[in-house]
Amino acid sequence: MALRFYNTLTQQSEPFTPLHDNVVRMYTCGPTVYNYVHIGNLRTFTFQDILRRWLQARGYQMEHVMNITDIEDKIIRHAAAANQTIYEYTAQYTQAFLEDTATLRLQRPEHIVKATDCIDDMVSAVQTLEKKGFTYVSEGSVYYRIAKFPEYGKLSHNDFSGIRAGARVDVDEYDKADARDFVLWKAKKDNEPAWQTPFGEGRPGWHIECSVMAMKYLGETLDIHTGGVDLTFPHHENEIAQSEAITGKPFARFWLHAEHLSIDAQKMSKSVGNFYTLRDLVAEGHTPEAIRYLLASVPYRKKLNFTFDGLKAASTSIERLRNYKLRLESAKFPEGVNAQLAERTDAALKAFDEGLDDDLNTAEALAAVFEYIRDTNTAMDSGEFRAGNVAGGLTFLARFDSVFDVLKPTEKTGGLSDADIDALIADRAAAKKGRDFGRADQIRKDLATQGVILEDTKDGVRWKRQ
RNA sequence: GGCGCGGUAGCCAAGUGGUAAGGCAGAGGUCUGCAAAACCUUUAUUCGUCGGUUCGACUCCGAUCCGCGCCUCCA
Repeated sequence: MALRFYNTLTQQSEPFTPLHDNVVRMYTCGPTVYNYVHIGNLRTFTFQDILRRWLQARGYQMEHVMNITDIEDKIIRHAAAANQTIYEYTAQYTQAFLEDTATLRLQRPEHIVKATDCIDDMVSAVQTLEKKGFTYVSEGSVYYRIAKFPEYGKLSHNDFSGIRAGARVDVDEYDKADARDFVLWKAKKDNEPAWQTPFGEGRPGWHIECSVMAMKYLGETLDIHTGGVDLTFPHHENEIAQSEAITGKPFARFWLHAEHLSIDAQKMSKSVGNFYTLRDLVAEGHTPEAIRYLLASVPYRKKLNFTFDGLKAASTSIERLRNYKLRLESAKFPEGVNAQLAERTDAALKAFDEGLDDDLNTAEALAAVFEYIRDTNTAMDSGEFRAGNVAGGLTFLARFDSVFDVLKPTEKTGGLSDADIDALIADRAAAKKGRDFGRADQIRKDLATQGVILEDTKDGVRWKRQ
């Protein structure tokens, strides 16, 4: 079966091919930079990383845009409290976001765009909507009239036909014509940051930035639009309403939504004290690879229950994978090729590919990897694994790691150099030869305390950093 | 109330009409100077519950219980 994704729009799994050539035009709702991103945000961003890596593995080129929301209520509030401009305030968290995603080995989208860099484009978009009669003004703010867009609700599968156009509904302080109408342009209040525009001083509503940036860089119809499930309504619904009102064309062909992450089966919240950022976890000694593995190993449409037991299990699984790779690279195997084993390797690789082709079923892909590892480890023990089978194994691991990217340990600063380690290993070998096991064990122990693990194999000593 | 997701071994989790993948943890064993790594065996007569369809259901249908998300800019 070919590559296919579950499309929120149609509520079905559909075969995927890009609209134009070999290029996938994809848009991702990025962070609002008022704080460090938390592990739940990163679940969604990790899903997007797996998605783009798999599309590339399948031969597509990415044209991927992610926005940075750097003008918004919370930002304004926090910046004011910190006595900073919104630019100063958001710069630090934008930087932190880029660092965190790099730590988690997330590929950078081709375009990362700040909302405040696209104000003019947003103003034009609102003007276009105005011209087409989709807007009205209330208390200086410009609103989108959803009654003008009959398809409203098609993404979230909500039926809004019961809401009568023109019915007067008072919601909070805003005087909207219809409860579902949303703001395109907010009139300036107090000392809020604002831009001078034909509709007066103000700032953009949240939804317009995504419509504008997506179309600016990717054209009127995107191949894929992604985000967390909570964005389905109203954010993505509103993006569709805006974009399709402007162009008259479908905004995005595929909508992919990542399910949420919970902590110990509870919603993450600061008051419960189970609110984790990547920085928190790394500071506690958890590796970025283990976190990445855990976030990636549960298929993206399934709720992910984050636990420290799970994180430990992820770490152990990575160890097993690395040990296997080390064995493949360092052990000596008899000459020749085991053709049957080579065939099974191909079959495992195929199963891996098919797992990911099936709406990024990472659990199935991983199962294929581990089945292959057990199979070939057994063959190595019995001598059936030949030198000619090494390349196939390495190819499979490379394929796996091009998507999961967990095999290479994160560099730790300081510590022993490779030469130091080799010298100590030589000392230990000499001690062992003289049957001085006490000294040999001591060296191994000392190295272990510095994070270097020695393993004696029949082909000699091998070592790895923890 | 509306829309959506889910309940599979101690934990995570795949499967979605033909008789329960995989990972972690646990138990026993092989190998080893010791350790590590690796391998083998073992851990769900059963897939929330109750009915129904079928030669056959975790998988389809109906009902029901439970958990969760969205429905005011939360990924």
